[in-house]
Amino acid sequence: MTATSAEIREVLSVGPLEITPDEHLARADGRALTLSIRELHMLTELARRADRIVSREELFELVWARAMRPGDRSVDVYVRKLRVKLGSVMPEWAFIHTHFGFGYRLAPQRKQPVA
Amino acid sequence: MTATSAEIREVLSVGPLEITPDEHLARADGRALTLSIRELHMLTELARRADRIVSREELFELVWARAMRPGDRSVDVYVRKLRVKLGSVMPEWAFIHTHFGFGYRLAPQRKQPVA
DNA sequence: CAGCGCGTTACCGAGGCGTGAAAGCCCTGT
DNA sequence: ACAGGGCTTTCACGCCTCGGTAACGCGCTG
Repeated sequence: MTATSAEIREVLSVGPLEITPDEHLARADGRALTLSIRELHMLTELARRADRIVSREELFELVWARAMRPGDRSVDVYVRKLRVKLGSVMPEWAFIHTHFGFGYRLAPQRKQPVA
Repeated sequence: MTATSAEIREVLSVGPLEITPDEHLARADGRALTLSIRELHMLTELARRADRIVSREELFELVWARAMRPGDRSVDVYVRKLRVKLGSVMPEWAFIHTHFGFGYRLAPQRKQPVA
């Protein structure tokens, strides 16, 4: 399950996304994304739970490894940062979906027919 | 019956619908629906009684966890909201059927041959 | 045809969420 | 040690969604 040192590399494939956490690298449609540590970590945790709803609290604890203080908006901010970077590379796709009152869900899907 | 922590997840399958209450998620034909908490709750309770008629009062008490005041139209409104969202994803199907004077019944069925 | 049940839309208050930017922190190279 | 820049965190503003209610009109029932 978890990668052992540098031997077994975990590779997450979610639609046009390919994430290799052990290499601190994420690709969208083959092109490497420039993500910070936090951004990559959050994207990784979302990818591990692709197509499932992850609550703010759970997502925060996964990425920050501590309990989320009430009112903390860090998750929102980083979700946006990911949306911006993903959107700049693949504008026709929506990746992170908001589920009002519940949390977020990673699921690549086209916004509109490619015209 | 109830799910134990994150182990046993209740999954309701009704025709092309698949509802996972513990994940706050409902899928139609595989595609995730964007439902609010009330909408999801109502759909869940209807799914648990699929193909059976559920009275307004019973449905209200299941979802709102209190007695329905006479004249309350909340159930109607939310039935419509579900119909709209379900219809936008699967227009060729009818899901929630009205039983005049009795209540509602969830039963997926095609409206017309798929042409 | 008379009455009531139901479909549908509109409206409002409350709160969640998107967004931009400031401020603080850490890490780097010099 | 110092200066610079990127990353992280926090804050504030405003929009949007949701829940709940009311109102109107059609359709069904008897």
